[in-house]
Amino acid sequence: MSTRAQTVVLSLRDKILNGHYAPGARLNEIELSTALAVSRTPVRAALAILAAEGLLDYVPNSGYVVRSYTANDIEGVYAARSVLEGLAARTVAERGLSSGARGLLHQNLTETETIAQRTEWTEATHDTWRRLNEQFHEVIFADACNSHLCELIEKSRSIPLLKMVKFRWHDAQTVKNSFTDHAELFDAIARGQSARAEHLAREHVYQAGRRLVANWRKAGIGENISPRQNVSDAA
Amino acid sequence: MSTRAQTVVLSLRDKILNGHYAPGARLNEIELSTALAVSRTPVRAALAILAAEGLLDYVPNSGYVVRSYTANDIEGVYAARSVLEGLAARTVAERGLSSGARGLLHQNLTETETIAQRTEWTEATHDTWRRLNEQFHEVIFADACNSHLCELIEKSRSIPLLKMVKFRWHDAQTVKNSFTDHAELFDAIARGQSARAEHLAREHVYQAGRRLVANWRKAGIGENISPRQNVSDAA
DNA sequence: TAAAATTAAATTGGATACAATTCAGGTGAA
DNA sequence: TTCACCTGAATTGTATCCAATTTAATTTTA
Repeated sequence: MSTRAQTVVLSLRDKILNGHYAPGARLNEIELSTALAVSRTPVRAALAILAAEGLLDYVPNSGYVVRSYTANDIEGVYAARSVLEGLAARTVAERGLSSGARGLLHQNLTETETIAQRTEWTEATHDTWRRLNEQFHEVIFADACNSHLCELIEKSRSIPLLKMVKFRWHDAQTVKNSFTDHAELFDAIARGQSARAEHLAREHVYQAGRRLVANWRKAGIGENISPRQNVSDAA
Repeated sequence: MSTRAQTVVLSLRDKILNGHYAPGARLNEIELSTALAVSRTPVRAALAILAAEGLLDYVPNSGYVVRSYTANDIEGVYAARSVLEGLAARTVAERGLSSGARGLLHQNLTETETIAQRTEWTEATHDTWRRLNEQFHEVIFADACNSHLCELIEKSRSIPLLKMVKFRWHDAQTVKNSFTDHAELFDAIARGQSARAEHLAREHVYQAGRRLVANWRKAGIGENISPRQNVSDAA
């Protein structure tokens, strides 16, 4: 990593997305600078950047707090993401899948199918499935060759706690359905069926979002944020 | 404006979007700080923020340059924007238009129709039409009540030079077509015809994008960026 | 001459000192 | 008690100084 500010950005972004700092938690410049063993300067730069990215809320002369999302917010995020990934799928179907992407997706589907047939669900299995699921989507929207579209999708995936939801919620049947969705989407893209690909991608993301929103609401994430909660309390 | 850094952000963002700093222009911290009569500190904060927003490219230990977009990039931006505004239109059609938005759109259409019938096209008329066009779209996507969606659309509208294209390209017929599109879209939304609203919005934005891309390409914007071009040369 | 190495100027990155604002606690009066 | 006001500690905003890196010009060498 080149500059200290960038190092701090990576560190803080990771901690925010993974819930190490809870939504609503206040980020104190001095605490962070001592904890990360740098001066306030790179910390301040990092906080400004993360606020510009939308991960933090900023109030002048007051400070930065981790942005919190209600279940309704998450619903909106997934509504947007579904049409964006739909566009990506359609684009790839129209332009034609690159050979590299085709290979990655084929490999991905093979591994996912193996996972989907498991009966035992350890934590490690879960992480593997998560990784495969993310990769499948990433390969597709990257192959659309639309950098702006990629940025928008990335922004829609970079929401505090979004990657952290406990996946005991995903039972075996859900995983099997997800695999079927992926397989059908791959088929549509590979055949150049752009309208079908767009529809399948939209629906797939929409369904995933609906499940996530239900659990977000059940867990009560993003509500009852106590005012001026400090970093120290957020662990 | 509360802090100097925020003032600088507003000033620079405006200048970048309006082409006062050309794409590829290098932004020198010292030049800017003397020109804006502040120290380097708020300037550096502003540059970091604008880079995080995607308006600047940043190279560690080298500096910030205004991000440049090729015609293909713009094509991608509008492809994304069309599905996003399509989603917004569908959402508003489903949720129902708020009375405030309905009034604003009605007023907007009335004024736009007046403009569309003009035969004389002064610069002032053009600015008015621009403003009305922007407002029409803003009212719709704001009424979708999806803050994340709004952020994504705003990001897609915040592209250097995008608002600056000379509109002599837009002849009278184009303006009339645009008015018809808006009127039909309003009709679909008001009637709650969500699928039709989405389709119309997507197509309307797509068409606008296609015209813009053609002119972007014709004008050769975003190409032949000279290396290490400085701010002073960019006026 | 052309290419490589060197040196100096310019620019960015980081740390620190100071100013300005906010926030919490306490004091006093109604 | 309760509200208003005041005071001081804590935190953020800004300026400046110094270090590190890059860039360009210059010199050296083949």
